[in-house]
Amino acid sequence: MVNPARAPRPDEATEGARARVLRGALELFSSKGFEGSGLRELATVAGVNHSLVLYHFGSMEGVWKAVVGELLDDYQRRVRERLAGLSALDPVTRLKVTIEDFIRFSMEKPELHRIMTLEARRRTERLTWLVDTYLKPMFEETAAIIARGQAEGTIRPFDPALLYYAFIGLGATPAAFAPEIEAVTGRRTRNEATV
Amino acid sequence: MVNPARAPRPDEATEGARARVLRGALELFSSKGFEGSGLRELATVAGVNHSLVLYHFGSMEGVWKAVVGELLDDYQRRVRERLAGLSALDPVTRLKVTIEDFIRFSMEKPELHRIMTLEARRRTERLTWLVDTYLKPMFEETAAIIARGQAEGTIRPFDPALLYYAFIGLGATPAAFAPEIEAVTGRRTRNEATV
DNA sequence: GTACCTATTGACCAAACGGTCTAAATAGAC
DNA sequence: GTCTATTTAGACCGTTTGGTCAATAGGTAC
Repeated sequence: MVNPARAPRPDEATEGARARVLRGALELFSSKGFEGSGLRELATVAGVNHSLVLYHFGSMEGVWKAVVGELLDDYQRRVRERLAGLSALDPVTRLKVTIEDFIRFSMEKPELHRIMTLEARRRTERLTWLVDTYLKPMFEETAAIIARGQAEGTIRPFDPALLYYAFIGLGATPAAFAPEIEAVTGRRTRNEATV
Repeated sequence: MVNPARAPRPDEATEGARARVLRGALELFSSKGFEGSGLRELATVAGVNHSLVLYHFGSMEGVWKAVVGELLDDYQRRVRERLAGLSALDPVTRLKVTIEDFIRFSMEKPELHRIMTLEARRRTERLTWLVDTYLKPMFEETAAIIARGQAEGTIRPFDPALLYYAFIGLGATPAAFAPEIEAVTGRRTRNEATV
């Protein structure tokens, strides 16, 4: 009754409400997980009425999918653009580039990896959605490169699935723990060196 | 009305209800975190009425503290016993033994490490309890060994806190990811080799 | 037998949850 | 001026949450 509604909030008006919700959700989901994050809590950290969250995203699941989806869309677009320019090259180089991009992205957005490790522990509808719409396609593209290299004899004959898993584990884990490692050593290691 | 209460449950009677709750809680907490685990859900997986959980542990927080407390008590007792028999030896050996025990314990109880990484993301009452009653004392004992070795010149002059953190990260992370790594490689590496 | 203690239960409670819905206000597009 | 999209406010709902409580059953001690 004191403060009537107004469309463009006077304070923090620079960033759209929708974007603020996404930003808050990334922070919340990566630190407390999906179940630990409340709708009204998210609304509060985004400086927004709880109804507005539902208005933009329909449900908490909608928010989650929007957060994860936006990041993964970004990553997918990046990898595909990069590989498109390299389509003529040999599978080994293409695989190296893929791995390098993956590591670089993991270091840029450590929250994504945290969310996914948080989510991977249980088979939820969210997980199957993640797998079906993102992980499986991404895996298949990479597996195809590996298979081509193996047919040529330039990549060692391992199960592509295991290889894929191996470099996800090896590549992303250090990135996820970067804050801790960074606190211990001087600075973060350049990703070129890591590759 | 059909099945009246009885003190020693006829089925699964071998294990006490309290122990069954602790076992279920370790599993739940390590996979879903504290906030993700419901009181009634825990009661169900333990095959017990939800009120009984409260009877034995007072609250969900009580369950959590009992779970991690039991494991850490175990670990502390073990380390202290081992070091007591080695009190005459030099700091370097004592530090090596401490690290070795830590790694061995991390591999035996990967759930503990998972619970702690899950918990470390936010400053809760639970976290400060953990730090004050377990982590800080344990750290100080180890830091004392390091400081002694540094005074003798047998351990390089690093900040003991950073060194401590470093071998926690390096020692426990592989153990926590053991299931995944194990799935990729043939078998788990012997901890002797890791040391 | 009865008193007592521990283990166990189911009914109950207030609060919080995600979600629906309506009313109203604002800004911009046409 | 009207229309539409965005935003706030808040009442409301059914469900689930952690937690309390009185009752009771079983075993033990006397």
